[in-house]
Amino acid sequence: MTGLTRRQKKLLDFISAHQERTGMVPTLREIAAYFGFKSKTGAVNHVKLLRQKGVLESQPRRARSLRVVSPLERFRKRTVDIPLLGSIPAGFGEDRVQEARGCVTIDVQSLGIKPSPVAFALEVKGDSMIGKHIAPGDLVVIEPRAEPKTGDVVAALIDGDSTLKTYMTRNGKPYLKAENPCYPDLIPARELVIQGVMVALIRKR
Amino acid sequence: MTGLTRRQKKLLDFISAHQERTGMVPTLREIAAYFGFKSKTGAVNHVKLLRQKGVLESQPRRARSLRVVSPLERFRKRTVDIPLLGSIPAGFGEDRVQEARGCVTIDVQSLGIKPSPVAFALEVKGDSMIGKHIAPGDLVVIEPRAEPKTGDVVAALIDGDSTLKTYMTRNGKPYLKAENPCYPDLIPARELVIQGVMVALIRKR
DNA sequence: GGTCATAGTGTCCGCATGGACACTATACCA
DNA sequence: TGGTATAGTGTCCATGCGGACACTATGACC
Repeated sequence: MTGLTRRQKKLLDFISAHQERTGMVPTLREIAAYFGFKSKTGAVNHVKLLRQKGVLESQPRRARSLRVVSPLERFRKRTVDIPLLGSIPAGFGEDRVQEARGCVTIDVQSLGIKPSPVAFALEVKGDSMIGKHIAPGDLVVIEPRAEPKTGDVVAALIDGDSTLKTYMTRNGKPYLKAENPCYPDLIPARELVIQGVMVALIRKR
Repeated sequence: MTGLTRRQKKLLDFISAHQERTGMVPTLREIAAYFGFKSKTGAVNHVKLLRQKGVLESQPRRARSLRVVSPLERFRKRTVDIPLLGSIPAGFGEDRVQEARGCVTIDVQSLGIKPSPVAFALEVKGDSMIGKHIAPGDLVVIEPRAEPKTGDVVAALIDGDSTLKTYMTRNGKPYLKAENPCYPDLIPARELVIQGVMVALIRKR
């Protein structure tokens, strides 16, 4: 990986950056133009070398077929975009994406599951789930299309607000409970709307 | 978003899938070939419609310039690939990527920072940091190029193994401590190698 | 001084690719 | 019954694009 000259590294960086920015890999001419080459062949030679060194791949005679090969390549999984919602309105429309406040992009491997298109993320407020080590400020990913099982953490609509609770059954009846001794109440689950099951959590810092 | 016919949705899915798989968007002819169209124009028309409906974008006369526009588009940030290491060897080489066990892909927004190229992820073992709500099985992202500050969680090499501790100072001297009453020891920080500062945490399920 | 790898210029070719146009078929809807 | 939107075939064109070839220049190494 360190067998690259400075120039070659610049080229690789440009290709990556261009892909991030525009969603497509640059053509040889675009590369040449960026570096001020008066001839395309400069770029061609660089790409040839980078391909020999194994950090680039391409398919012959196909437009924009370059691919940056990273050592992590073989581990990479599909990524998904999950809307980060500020709050969940009572209505259960499909199109809550409109009200997104942000977007969480993560690979399905780290997420643990492939979420359905209606999955969403929430920021945790309050410490009612601290007993399950879910802290204020954490992002939780909620999957509505999952049947809650005993012990699962679920998001429920309580007093018009989304709240996290643990799902459990007692005497065959479902209840929700907070994971904090300060809130010992058990809430009968059928009195409210369960919005989904927590499938993952992301905490920064 | 629901103004799409089944056929159009299939097309959009194929474009996304092709991009995921090969890293590049399909050409019009590749689309036509996939769906068994005998003429390219079928694909052309579909793409035209999808563009009118705002779910596709493209630049005129440029190869493979299609882009799937999602409602989350405006929120999407750059993503980074972070190697998931099984264990961290004592040696502090730059090239630990080789020993990666997996790869965590996540957007920098959710991660909180843009990690340096030497950042890595670890799976938490044991409950020594449970007081900070870091549980066994969690993935933590470690940034070596960050100066630990008081209260930060750091990864330190203790007895040849990577362990999470809280960084703190007492009488001007740095110490590490576990966040679990069962492990009350304070360890003088200068006796060991601090591998980096925890910047994020990911928990599945 | 000779050899080799990197780094470029300039030019040509062939095909892959996007795009337009004319025409057909099948629904659905008022 | 006719109009409109979707879905598709067949053909032609201009050009974007990858690739090869010949040639030059500049270092580093021995």
